[in-house]
Amino acid sequence: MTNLSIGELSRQVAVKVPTIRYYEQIGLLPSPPRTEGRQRRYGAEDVSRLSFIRHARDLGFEVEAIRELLSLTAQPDQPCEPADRIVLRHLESVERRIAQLELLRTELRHMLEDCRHGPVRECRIIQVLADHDECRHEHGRVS
Amino acid sequence: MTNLSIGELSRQVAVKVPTIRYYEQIGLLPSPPRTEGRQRRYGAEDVSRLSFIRHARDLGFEVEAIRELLSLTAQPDQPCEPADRIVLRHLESVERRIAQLELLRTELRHMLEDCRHGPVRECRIIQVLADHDECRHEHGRVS
DNA sequence: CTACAACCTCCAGCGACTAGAGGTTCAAGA
DNA sequence: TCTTGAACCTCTAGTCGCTGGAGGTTGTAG
Repeated sequence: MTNLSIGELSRQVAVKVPTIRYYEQIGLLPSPPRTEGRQRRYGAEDVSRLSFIRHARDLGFEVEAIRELLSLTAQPDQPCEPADRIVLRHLESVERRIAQLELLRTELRHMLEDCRHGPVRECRIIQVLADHDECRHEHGRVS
Repeated sequence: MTNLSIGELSRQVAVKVPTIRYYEQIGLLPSPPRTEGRQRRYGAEDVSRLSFIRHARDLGFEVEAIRELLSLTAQPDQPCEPADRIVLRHLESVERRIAQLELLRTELRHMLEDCRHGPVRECRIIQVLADHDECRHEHGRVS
């Protein structure tokens, strides 16, 4: 549980070794103590913190949002509204992305339906791309 | 229509000037002729090609896929099945991303519903992140 | 004591742009 | 014809969140 090498921590939390070093570099994880030979040694606290980070990344939170969430956990008496707001903001961005991707899906399906499988010259797919006015919907860039 | 400067082309097609130079650099656009002072001059063919690229990017196609689609337009007698396959592959990836984002949306909504708006100590959002076993679903990384 | 797996640091690369520095050219108005 | 200044040029570096490799060092099991 304590005094884990970086490889052991990596296996426990399912985060790759270079990623752990990267998180330390950008200040998401504290610099752990080292052995005499300068190898990192981690404790239970690091396991929790890295798990938190991993779960948040799995949920698609950006590193900056995770940084804010982590700083909230250090203030357990403060109200949790800031956490609420971070999650809501993320939810809204997920919903925007879903909406955009659904528009995209519709367009791509139409393109495939319209294709008559002849030569490229007659291909609706290519024509739609070449002349965008033929398509059915407007849509913004997908992030 | 012909002999456009890069800025005029940019306005016509709604692609930023540095992006046009970038497309030239990676070989999506051919190197255009230059004035004596080494400024780029574009013709109608470039307008079409860049429009094609922009529409395909708007639909979320990767640059490599666009490269393949462009090379197909140069072979108008060949069958359009390769184009078909590229679009299908892209559609499938869009569908996978939608499915993942929908799982995410569900989880984020649950987190917000569970939050009782007390202090951080009692915040379900923070607890779920700290102890992932409490959450309802498994999900992979979002790309 | 010897192997050798695992560790270390530093740097480069991914994708698709975007921005800035520092210098040159074009074209319109005086 | 000259001047001004917007638009152009090249080159480099930064974005995000890692990931991989080179080349060298350390920890530990046998």
